[in-house]
Amino acid sequence: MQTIAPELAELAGLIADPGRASILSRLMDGRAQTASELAVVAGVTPQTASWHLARLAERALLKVERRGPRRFYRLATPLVAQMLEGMMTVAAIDPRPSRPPPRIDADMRRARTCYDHLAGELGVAVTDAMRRHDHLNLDQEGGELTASGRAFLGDLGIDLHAPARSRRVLCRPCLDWSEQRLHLAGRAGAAIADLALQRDWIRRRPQGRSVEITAAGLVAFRDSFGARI
Amino acid sequence: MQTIAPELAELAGLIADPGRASILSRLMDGRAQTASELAVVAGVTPQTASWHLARLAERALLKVERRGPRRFYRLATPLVAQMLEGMMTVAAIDPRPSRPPPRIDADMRRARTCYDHLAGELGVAVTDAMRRHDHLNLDQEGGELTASGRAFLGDLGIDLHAPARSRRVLCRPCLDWSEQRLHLAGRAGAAIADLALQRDWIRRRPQGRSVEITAAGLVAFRDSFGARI
DNA sequence: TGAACATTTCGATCATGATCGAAGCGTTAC
DNA sequence: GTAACGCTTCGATCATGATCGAAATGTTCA
Repeated sequence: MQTIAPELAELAGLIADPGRASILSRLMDGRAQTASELAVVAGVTPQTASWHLARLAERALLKVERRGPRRFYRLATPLVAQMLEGMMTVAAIDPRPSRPPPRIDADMRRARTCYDHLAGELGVAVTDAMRRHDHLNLDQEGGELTASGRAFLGDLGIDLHAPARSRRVLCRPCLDWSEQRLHLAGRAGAAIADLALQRDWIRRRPQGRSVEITAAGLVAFRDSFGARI
Repeated sequence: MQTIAPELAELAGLIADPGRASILSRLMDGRAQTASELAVVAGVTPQTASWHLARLAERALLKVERRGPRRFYRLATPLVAQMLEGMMTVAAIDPRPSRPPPRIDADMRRARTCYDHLAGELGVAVTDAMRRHDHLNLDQEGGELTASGRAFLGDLGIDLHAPARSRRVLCRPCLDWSEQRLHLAGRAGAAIADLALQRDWIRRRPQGRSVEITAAGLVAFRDSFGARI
């Protein structure tokens, strides 16, 4: 009579440690970081971080690449990222009256990457603007670009053709944990984030996974997307 | 510099206890159960179960209704169910060569409810059949019934009109943790499960959330849906 | 009203897992 | 070849959380 409950508990146990949760959350920006960087993130010694990382890698939540003496760790799969996002969405809801809601870092709320696409107020604003302009249909059920949306993104220089054999969906609804509303994920969402980085509309910060919206970005998101941020 | 990581860890910690994981997994069938029933599920004394349930209810993972001396607990929201499903999907993947893959109970694998819709081989077979007959488009991106699909389900006696003010999506892709493939969720998926229960095609078991496919069900799924199970 | 049943609360106990110091291993540059 | 850096492994320690016995509370029925 084997159910999935023991495996569920084990998986949750891996995430339940605050140090490991910090690591996983940090790596939600899709980047890889070294073991010693992640030790700082987790607030523990390198040896403790090493032990945590080994457990996460063993269980295929993280994957590791070695470059010289350095180990770079990143989230193993988009499925893991999606799972974590789902947990964060529930985690951000705290109905206990005796506790204030989690005070979310303002930078994280304003703009961050969620694995490979935009999230926070920025992600939601861009998504909403595209919907308002009938470039995008997106709801909990799913999402699709309209013809005008394809043209719009094409004009921005985004190539929407799927890489060969890609099973990656073009538009996926992703429930934003800080806004508790949908933002655009999938290939289209990732392409927009890539573009924004290339155009220097947003900049990654050296620490954390919030991103900075540049002055040029504010203009571009307003003028090109019609997004008020 | 507050991130969501502490809340994520706390939430995961609630799920990480094997007894609590068993409770949550059991309640994934959408039904409510009493505290003493859930104590048996968790394999602990009633007082320990009471303490676990209080913690889950406090954190709004479960909600409780009192009827006389009995307390009935159920999953608090579909969002919680969705989160758990996402975790189960990752939990069912164990890449460690030193460990056999989780041996999933055969009844659970064959047919079970995933909150309010069909899952396991049955759920996937019904979904695949509907896709084969062009009644349903469903992929990771999302899903929709075709015109023939609407007619098909209408002929079966399913009313697809949304209840007033329902924000419930009609078709949602749900990645089945035992099959690692998509089955149909959303209002349509739930309606099919309801119908199957009403028609006695499937029967809930007194223990657990696997469902039994009746002989009539086998015929109906084959003849009406074209699903081989 | 008392008994039976369901459930909750409290406190002491114990097991588990995270921690860091110490030591060792691997890589690279000089 | 050696030193510096990055990372891992091991063992002892300690804090935390799950556990159950005991007791109490709430509901229903005869």
